[in-house]
Amino acid sequence: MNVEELSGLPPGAVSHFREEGIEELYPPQAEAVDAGATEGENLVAAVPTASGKTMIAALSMLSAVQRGGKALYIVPLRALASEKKAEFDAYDSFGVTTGVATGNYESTSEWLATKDVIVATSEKVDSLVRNGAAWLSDLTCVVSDEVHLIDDRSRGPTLEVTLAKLRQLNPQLQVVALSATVGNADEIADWLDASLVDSEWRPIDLRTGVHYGNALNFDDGSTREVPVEGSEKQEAALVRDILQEGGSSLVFVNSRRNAEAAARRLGSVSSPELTDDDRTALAELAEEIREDSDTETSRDLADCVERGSAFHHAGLSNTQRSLVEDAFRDRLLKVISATPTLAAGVNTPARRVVVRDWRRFDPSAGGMAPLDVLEIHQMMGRAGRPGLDPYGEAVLLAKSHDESQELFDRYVWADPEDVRSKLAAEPALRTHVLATIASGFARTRTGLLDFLEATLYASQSAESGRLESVTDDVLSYLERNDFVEREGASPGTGSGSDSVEADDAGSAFTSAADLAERDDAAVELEATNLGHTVSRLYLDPMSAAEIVHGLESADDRPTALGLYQLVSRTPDMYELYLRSGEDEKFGELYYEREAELLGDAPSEFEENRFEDWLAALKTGKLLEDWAEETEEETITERYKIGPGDLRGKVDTAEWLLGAAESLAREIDSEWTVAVREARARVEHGVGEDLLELVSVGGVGRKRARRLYEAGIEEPADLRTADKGVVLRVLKGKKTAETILENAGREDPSMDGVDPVDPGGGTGGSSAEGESGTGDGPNGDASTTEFEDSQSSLGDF
DNA sequence: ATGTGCCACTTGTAGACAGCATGTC
DNA sequence: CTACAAGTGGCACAT
Repeated sequence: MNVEELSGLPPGAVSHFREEGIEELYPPQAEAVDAGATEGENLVAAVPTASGKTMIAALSMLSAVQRGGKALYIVPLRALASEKKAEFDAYDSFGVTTGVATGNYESTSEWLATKDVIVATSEKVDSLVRNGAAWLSDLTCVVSDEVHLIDDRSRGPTLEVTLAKLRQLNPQLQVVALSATVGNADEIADWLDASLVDSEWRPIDLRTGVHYGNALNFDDGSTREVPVEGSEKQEAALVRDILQEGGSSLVFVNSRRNAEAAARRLGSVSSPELTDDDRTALAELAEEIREDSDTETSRDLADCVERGSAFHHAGLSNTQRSLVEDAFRDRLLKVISATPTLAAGVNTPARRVVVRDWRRFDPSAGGMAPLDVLEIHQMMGRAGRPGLDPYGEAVLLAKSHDESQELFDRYVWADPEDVRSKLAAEPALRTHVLATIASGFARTRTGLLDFLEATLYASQSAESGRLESVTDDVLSYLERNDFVEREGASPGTGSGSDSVEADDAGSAFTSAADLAERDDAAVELEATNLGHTVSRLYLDPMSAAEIVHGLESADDRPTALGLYQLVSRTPDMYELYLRSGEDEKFGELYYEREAELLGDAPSEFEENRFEDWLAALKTGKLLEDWAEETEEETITERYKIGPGDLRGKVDTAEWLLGAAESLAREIDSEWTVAVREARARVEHGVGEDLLELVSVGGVGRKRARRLYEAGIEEPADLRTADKGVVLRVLKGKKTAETILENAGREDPSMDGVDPVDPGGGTGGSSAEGESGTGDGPNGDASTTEFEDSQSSLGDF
C-alpha cells in the first residue's frame, strides 16, 4: 500500500511522510490500515521491534486528531517519552502538536489540554486518571506501547488497570496496543475487543544463530567462520569480525560488573579500528562523561569510551546513558556491553547483537535461572539498523556442542511466552483498589468487582474466586488502616478506632467470609480524607501506613536519619541490599542510633524482618551522608553503587518525603516542619545551615558551603557582602554575577572587582577565568570533609 | 625480609515509575 | 537445584 492511498489524515501528513522517504507502507502497517487503524478501530499489533510499530501508532493518532479528537501515547519509560515526543514534534509542520507528561516534566493540565497528542508514562496516566484530569474525557485514541509489559509483576498491573479505566471513561475510545511478538497476542486482542495484526515481518533481514568453537551457525542453515584467536573471548572475536566490515555490536551480559569488565576488554578490539577523527571526538565525549560525575564508575566509563567501547547499565546517570546511546547511534562508539536495560530502552540498533549470558542470578530460583524467550528475543531484535545495515545478526554463545543445541531449542526456534496478568498480586491490588474507590470508579464492593472484571486478569482466569478473595483481603487492609470506610450497612463497624498497626499488615486479616457477609450492593465504599490523599500522592497504601504510623509514634522531633530510615523501609523505596558483613556493621549503627528511628523495630530473632530493617537503615544512612555534604565519590565507594543509583535513591527519597509532608499535614502531625526540612536537605544534599543559601538560583551544595565558610550565611548576606570575597569564593566572574543577581543584589556587576580572601588582602590573580577544580579554600574544605566522612565510616 | 606467580577459595549478582514547585558545579 | 568472573589470601619459590 502506498502512502498516497491513505485517507483521513491531516492535510500535509502524507507529503510529510513522503519527505521522510516513506513511500510504501510495510506489510504489517498496511494490514493495520486494512484493519481500520485510521478509522478508529481497536487494534493489537504484535510485531517485531523496528518493524514500523510507531508508524501504525502515528496513523491511528493522526487520523483521530483529524476527526477532531485527541490522542494519548503510553510508554513504559521516561526516556522513551522524550524519544517519542521528539519524533512526534515533526508533525508540528502540519499543525499537530505534541506534549509530554511524566513525573519529572513540567506540564499543567490546561497546557496539556491544548495539545493534540500527549506522550506519557503509564504511571503518569494512572495518576492523571486518579486526579481527574479533565482532558482525559476528550481522548478518542490511546496507544499503548510495549503492552506485553502487562506481564511485569511490579508495573504491569498499572498499565492494565489504566487501560481498563480509560476505556470505561470513554467507551468510544480507540485502543491501539503495540506489543512485541508474544505467545498469546490473540488473548490481548480479545480483551481489548480489537482486531489482531500478528506478524514476524521485519524491514531488514534478521539472522539469529549460535557461535560455538570457530563457527557461527545461523537459523537458516548458513555458517560463517569466526575464529577465536589465542586466549580471547568469543564475544571479542565476534565484535572484531563485524567491526572489520564496518558494523557495530551490542553485547548483552547479566551483571553490571560483567558489563564493565567486558567493555574494558572490548576496548582493545575497537581501539585499533579508530580513525584520528574518531579519537578526537571520543576524547571529547570522555571528558563530558567525567564532568558529569566524579566517581570511579565515570572514570572507568570515560577510559573505555576513549577506546571506542562503552558499558551501559542502571548505575550510570541518565546523562551518561544518553551520551553513550547517542554516540553509539552516531557510530562513534563501536561496541556497547550492556545489562538488559538497553534492550527495553531507547532505540539503539547495531549490526550484530551478541547475547553472551542467557542465565541470570535469581534468588527466588535458588541460583541461576534462564532468561525468558521474550527477553532474549527483545535483545536480539536490536540487531540491524534500517537503512544502514544490509542485515542484522543476533548471536548466542555456546561453550559446548550440547549447549549450542540447547540454545537453538530454547531460544532460536522457540516461541515467546504468553503474557499473563499479574493483577491478583496483593501489592498491586492494594494500590489500585484504593485508587478505584477514591476516584469514584467504584462505590461498592460489587461495583469494584465489576470493574475488575474488565481487566485482562479476569479474561484470563477461569475462576473469579481468587481475585475476589484477594480483593476482600485488600479491602479489609485498607479499612483497618483508615484509608477506606464502609457506610450504610452494619451500623457499628467503627472503622479507624480499632485500626491495627501497620506492622501487622499481611498477617491479621479479618476473615474474608466475614466481609462478604456484610457486603450488600447498598454498602457504600468510600475513601477517607487520608485515603484520598494517599491515592492522589500515588503512594502504595502500605508505604503511607508505615509513614503515618512512624510519624505518630514519634514523641520528640524526628531526626533526619529517623525520617530517612522511615521512608527507606516503605515498599516504594527500591531496596539496597546488605552485603555480607554489613549486617554486623549496620547492627552496630543501629544500637548507636536506635533512639532516632521511628516506630517499633522488629525483634532480632525475626531474622528477615530485622535484616530489612537494617537494609533500610543502610539506605537511610546513605541519605544522611548525602545531606551532610559527603562527596559523591565517597558515597558511591562506601555503598558500592554507581552515580545513577545515588541519584535514584535521592530522587525517590525526595518524592517520598514530599508525600510524607502531605501525610503529616493530613494527620495533623506536629512534625510537618521536620519532614519538610529533611526533604529539602536531601533535595539539595546540604546540612541544615545551608538550607537558606541553596534556595538562591545557581547555588548548590558545593558553592553554598564555600560561601558559608566565607561568612556569607544567608541570601541577605549575598546582597551586602564584599564582591571581592564573593568572587574569590565562586571563582567564575559570570557565575558570581548570576548568583548575585538571583539573590536580588542591586548592582551585581563584577566589572573591575578583584578576588579578595575572606580574611582580607587581595587573592591570587590566577583565579580569574579558571573554571577547573583548582585548590585553595575549596580544595582544603573538601579534603577536610572527605577525612571527616572517612572517620565517620569507622563509626559504623 | 621482600617480591612474584600460582592456585584454591570466597563473594556477589538487572531493573527505576510516581507529587509538587522550580532550576547544578 | 543450576554459573561464573573478579577479588582475596595462602603458599612456594626466587631474589
